[in-house]
Amino acid sequence: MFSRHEMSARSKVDAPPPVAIGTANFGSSSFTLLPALLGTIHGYDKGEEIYGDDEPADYAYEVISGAVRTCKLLDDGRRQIGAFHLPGDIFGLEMGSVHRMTADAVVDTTVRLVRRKSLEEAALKDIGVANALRALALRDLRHAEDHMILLGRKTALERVVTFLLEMDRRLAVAGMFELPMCRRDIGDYLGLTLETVSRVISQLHGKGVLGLSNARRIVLRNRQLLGAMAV
Amino acid sequence: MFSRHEMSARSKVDAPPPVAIGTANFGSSSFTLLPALLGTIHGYDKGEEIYGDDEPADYAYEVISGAVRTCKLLDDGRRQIGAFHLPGDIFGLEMGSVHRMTADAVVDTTVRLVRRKSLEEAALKDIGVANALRALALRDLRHAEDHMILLGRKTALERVVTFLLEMDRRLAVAGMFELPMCRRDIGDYLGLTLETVSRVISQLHGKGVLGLSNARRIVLRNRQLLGAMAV
DNA sequence: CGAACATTTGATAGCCTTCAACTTCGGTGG
DNA sequence: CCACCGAAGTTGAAGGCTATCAAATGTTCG
Repeated sequence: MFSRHEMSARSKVDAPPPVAIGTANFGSSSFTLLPALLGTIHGYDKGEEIYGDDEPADYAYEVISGAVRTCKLLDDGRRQIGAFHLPGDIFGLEMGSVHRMTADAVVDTTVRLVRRKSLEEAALKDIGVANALRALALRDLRHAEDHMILLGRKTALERVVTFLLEMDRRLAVAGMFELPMCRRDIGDYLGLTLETVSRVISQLHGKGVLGLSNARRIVLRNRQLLGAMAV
Repeated sequence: MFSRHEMSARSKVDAPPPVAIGTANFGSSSFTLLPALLGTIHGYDKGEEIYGDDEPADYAYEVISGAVRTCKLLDDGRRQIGAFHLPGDIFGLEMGSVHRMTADAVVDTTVRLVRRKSLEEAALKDIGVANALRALALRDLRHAEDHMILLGRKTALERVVTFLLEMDRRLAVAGMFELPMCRRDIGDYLGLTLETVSRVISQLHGKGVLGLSNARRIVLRNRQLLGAMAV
């Protein structure tokens, strides 16, 4: 299931040990989300679908290693990636009984599954669980709100820079990070084509604000300037 | 505070009586959100700010009459409207202690305020409140996810049609509705300019799929066709 | 009635997409 | 170990969709 290359990629993003499912921040206090609900470990190959649009939402997922994209698709194939889920992130929680996005593995990925029914039952008995689940929903909502202004109002340059700063914040180790996703995924996340993403990254590389040891391995050389470019 | 024109506009959207703050759907069951927490009524003039970005999030709001837009702004004035809130909608609930968007009245608007502290205290004691708040967050998240694919991947025509169908669903009375917001607001909601919005609406009107008794008062003449156009 | 705002419509420009070719990289097999 | 192959990435040229700039018309309200 795991090639040597993917293993080495995963060991990078694993560096900060995954947050245990069961903790979530809400305001200033912290709740125990899933005491004793450890869930099942499962692996997915690169590109494999974890769940599809309109499928029953029977599980929630915590990324242990790897990366997951959640997307919406239009009939003609246009795709919008709503979020990338990295180790420690929880995804798949829904309001209704079916998933409203598809989720698939960006690279070989290990997740922990928790039965939705268990979660809902816990949320009806344990107020800490209910509020922790609320915090997770609010965190996703906050991300979506930030992403809407990117998609609606930012230029290609601003989008890419915003993306690079997000990835830097989320997976940089020793000031460097390795992207698990390809240019097409980045484009579908940012509402751009893969070519435009490539051009902007090349342009940033040419200006020296960006170091590239290869297309996926990036070091930001001037975060302050990049922060200003992200608007 | 209320002009005659705005009053008549409000009486239109009021037609379905506002849902009492205190009810929210989650899955198949319904919870009492705020038993005995009635809140304070307050009015805002058209264009008036209800709260600003980074201001303390001391209240949550239910729209009683009128309409509210919640927006994010970039430094150079670019604006993205994340949502329009119509009678019965609840907005202003945040994860942290400050608001992360601005909210202002699209037209003269009446809201019910509930102290955030009361809500959080209730959420720590009453599991129904906690889960109802979660349902509200998940509903907003679902809307944001739907809106992301619109902003990232739909054409101008598809965006406007999607918007018209959303407004038809939310405020049509007798197959007709009156928009509370101007073309610029629609543009800032759809990631377009006001001119593009105007052009697309004119085009739809010219084709006869749309009736316009005036610029704001619209009747959809072929919802099936429009649904196909929205992708 | 007049001023301010809102909407429509036209002409032009520009950003990003599309289409295409080429290059690079990683993995496999001889 | 190296050549080959496909996937991923880069780069160029042309075109299209939407933005921008501009002006006219319509609407509201003091």
